[in-house]
Amino acid sequence: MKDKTGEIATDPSTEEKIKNAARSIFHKKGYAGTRTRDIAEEAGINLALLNYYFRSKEKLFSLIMMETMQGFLKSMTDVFNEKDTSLEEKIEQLVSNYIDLLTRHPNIPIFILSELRNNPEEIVAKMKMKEFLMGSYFFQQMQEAIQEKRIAQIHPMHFIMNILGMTVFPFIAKPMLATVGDMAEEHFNAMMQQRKQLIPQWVKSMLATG
Amino acid sequence: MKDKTGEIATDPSTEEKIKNAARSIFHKKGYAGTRTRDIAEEAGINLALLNYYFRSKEKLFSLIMMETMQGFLKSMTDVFNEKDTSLEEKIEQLVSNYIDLLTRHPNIPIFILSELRNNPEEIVAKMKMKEFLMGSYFFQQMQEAIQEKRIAQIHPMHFIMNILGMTVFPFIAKPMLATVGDMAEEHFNAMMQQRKQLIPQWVKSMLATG
DNA sequence: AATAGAGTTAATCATTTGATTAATCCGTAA
DNA sequence: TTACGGATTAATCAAATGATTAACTCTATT
Repeated sequence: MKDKTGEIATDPSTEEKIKNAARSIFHKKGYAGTRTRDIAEEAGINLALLNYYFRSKEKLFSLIMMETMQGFLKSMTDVFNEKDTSLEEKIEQLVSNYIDLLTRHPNIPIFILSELRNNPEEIVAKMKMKEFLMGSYFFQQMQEAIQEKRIAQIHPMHFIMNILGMTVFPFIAKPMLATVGDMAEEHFNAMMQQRKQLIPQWVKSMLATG
Repeated sequence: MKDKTGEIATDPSTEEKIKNAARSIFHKKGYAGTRTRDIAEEAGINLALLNYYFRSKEKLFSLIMMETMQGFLKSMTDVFNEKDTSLEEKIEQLVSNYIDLLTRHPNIPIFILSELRNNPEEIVAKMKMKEFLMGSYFFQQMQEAIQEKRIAQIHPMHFIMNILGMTVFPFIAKPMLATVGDMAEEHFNAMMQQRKQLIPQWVKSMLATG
């Protein structure tokens, strides 16, 4: 069934072509807004092949959703359980990772969050996000810093909201901000690069506030 | 055609019932995810009436979209051109207005932003968002403060991203954050109420950073 | 060369869904 | 009372859409 060419650069297998097309269109238009015919056309394959390889639109979508969320969480995973970095260093890396990822794939956040509003618990649970975040070394470091009064006495979730809000929100709101702010793609991206430096500074000044 | 009862509290007109149902469902499921039959059912009316009053799904959607965006922008409009308030006071009011609005209608941000990704320029242009924001007294105050070096020498758009990011993002990411952080609705809302105080403080400490 | 089986295609099916139609209901004005 | 017209409904239409089928192609194995 599958075309397992684990070899040198070759044409993507049919399965890969379908997945790539599906990823691209699902990310742009969401589940309900995507027609399987569009995926087939973009992949350059016959519509029946989509069902031949993936059984149904929904199965294909679930696959893309899971892969997308894993990719999105990887930027956190990679950072949060590193033992040898300080809280400040983790924040820097997290922000930097996300800005790089979202500059390449700006549709991911709206895709995830707008699909999540339909079936929240199931997907989130499957990703074991709670266990991951609350059990991370980052979270532990943060709670220690709070207890030792090295940072403001505020629920850690507030800071997580702030870091993600300042980092991710601009990409979500890009269609609006770009028009409002008269920003071309390049200008927007340049601004996001600046924010790699700025956000950690801001967060630091915030953590001190109390 | 219309039922113009400008009088005392009465049953909503059929037109209103349809609009209310449409608003609720469009906000939750988006344009593509909404079926006109669902709107009719929720409104308790015959499907044909929807087209009788609003011609088409798309016309009805455009109406809801425009009203929603106007409502969303009103929280800004009300604040940004007030002559007698300082920059700090404006930020406080803006944050407070948005947290109140989004606590009542948490679906609005994802709705607007996920629909905006499909037809960005048209809608945004029609709302004259650029003219509004860039021409606002708030923006002018901010530029003055920068020139007089009372706040950090950074593009004002960065701060707008931060204020909106910290205020709006938690509502967008609520399905994820609530699960991750083990938060019930009440707990989440209480946290948002705290943020009415916290965000202006944080922004202040940010504005000083430079 | 013959065969088997995965890969691929055009055609078709069944359901969903936005929209329309024709008939009926109902309040109001002549 | 009647007649008009807006409001409402059940039935239906036509297009879109997810999925399946049956035939055909191509490659590899014997």
